[in-house]
Amino acid sequence: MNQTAALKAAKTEAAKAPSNTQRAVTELRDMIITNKLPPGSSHLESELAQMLGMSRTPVREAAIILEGQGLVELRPRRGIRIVPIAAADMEEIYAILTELESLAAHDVAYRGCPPEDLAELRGHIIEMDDALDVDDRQRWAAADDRFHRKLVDLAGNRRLQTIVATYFDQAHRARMLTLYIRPAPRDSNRDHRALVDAIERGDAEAARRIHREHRINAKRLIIELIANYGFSAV
Amino acid sequence: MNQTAALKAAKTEAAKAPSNTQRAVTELRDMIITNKLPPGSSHLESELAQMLGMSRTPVREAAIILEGQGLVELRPRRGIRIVPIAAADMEEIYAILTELESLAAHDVAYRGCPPEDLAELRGHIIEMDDALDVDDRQRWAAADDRFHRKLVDLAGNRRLQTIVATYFDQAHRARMLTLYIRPAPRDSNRDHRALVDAIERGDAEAARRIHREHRINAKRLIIELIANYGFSAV
DNA sequence: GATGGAAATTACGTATGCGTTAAAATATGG
DNA sequence: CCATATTTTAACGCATACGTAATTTCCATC
Repeated sequence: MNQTAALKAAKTEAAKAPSNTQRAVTELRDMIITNKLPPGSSHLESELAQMLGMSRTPVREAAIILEGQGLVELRPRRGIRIVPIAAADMEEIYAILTELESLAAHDVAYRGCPPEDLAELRGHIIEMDDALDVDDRQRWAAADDRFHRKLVDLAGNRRLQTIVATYFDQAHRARMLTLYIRPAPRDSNRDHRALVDAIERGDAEAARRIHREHRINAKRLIIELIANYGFSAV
Repeated sequence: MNQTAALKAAKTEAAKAPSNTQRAVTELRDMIITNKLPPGSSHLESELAQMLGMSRTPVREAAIILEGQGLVELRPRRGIRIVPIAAADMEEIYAILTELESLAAHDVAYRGCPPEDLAELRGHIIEMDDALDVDDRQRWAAADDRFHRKLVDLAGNRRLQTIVATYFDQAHRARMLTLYIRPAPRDSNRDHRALVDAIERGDAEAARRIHREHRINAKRLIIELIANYGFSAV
């Protein structure tokens, strides 16, 4: 095995050097969903290029991708705008997430779910409980994210995963903003347990209904918080 | 008013000169959803650039956008691949459309719908009937498209419109392929009338249920056709 | 003929350059 | 002092150039 081959093998394991465009997408998205790039702010392509240490080309391509995911808005000559978080947007996003995650819940229950996956779901719930016990909300939110993602993954619909991931990212920003002003999300964990139980006994309609109600409540809460605390006008 | 200003005014009315990127998106999408670019075929950036009379840059940007819409796949050094139509994909797409259009139907009925919009919906149904009377399936399909789009537009959820439009485009390709081998879609028109009636009397749950069933039937039909006639392996 | 490796090809990823034109700044007239 | 016309500025859209790395071609060897 020559050196090139060795390098190639190493890279195959180490995820083979992402392109600048891909790097730009990842880094920008992280900065957006953690609100490091403030909602509503604008940034010239050249600024971002300099910040990321690359030329405008990959930044433009990344911006196009992120625009497709609803995280930025390309406004010629006025910069790349980080789309602001408004209550009205959360209405739209949660309506979609409610519907699609409930579909996922239904399908998982309907098709059945291997024990190890059920165990993983329960594991995330336990992690959420533990996190709440020490009031570590970041950890709770991370485990909640994983639970929702796992649920959708189990439905086995690739496109569903993509859409939900996209809108989950958008909702993420609002959830991070409201994480510390919301009441402790004990109800949430209760709902999740009920959902997993329904999945386990293969009750597809119950799974759909439970998760739908969970989502509707989550929506109501976050809309109230956003509306009252007025993160909207950025 | 000098000549430049006159030109500018003319352009403002005439949709102000789309960018090459935008033009590439539109033209490529048209060619894809009408199957002029065969599902499964691959095309180098330079080929498409030459075909569209522009450089690679805007073609690349268009390809990125179309990839976000699930119409192409970017495979470095192997060209831009027109994603093939497989029965499994239609399963995914119709599952999503079923869910989101039903949500739209519910919301429209729930929020109420001005008479002129109801009239427009009914107009599309009449057009579909007329088209079927003379067995003009292209015209039927076009009116059906407009009906579905209008329904979703009335729900007033911008993101919902985007998603449904995206997946509708993907489904469009399969529908065009199967248009002439399917039985005459009389049932479809009947379902649509029932839906509009439910919307008119504000029965949100009925609207959701009627449209969901409509979609489930449409899904079953198209999956059968695709599976039996084997458009899948391209 | 099959196999493996070196050389050639070439498509892409990205940097760069430039003309266009929108936006900002400035000047002009009311 | 405000509104409109003019100049200036500079961000973007796109073309182009080029190095890199993947693919293909071509050989040598079995």
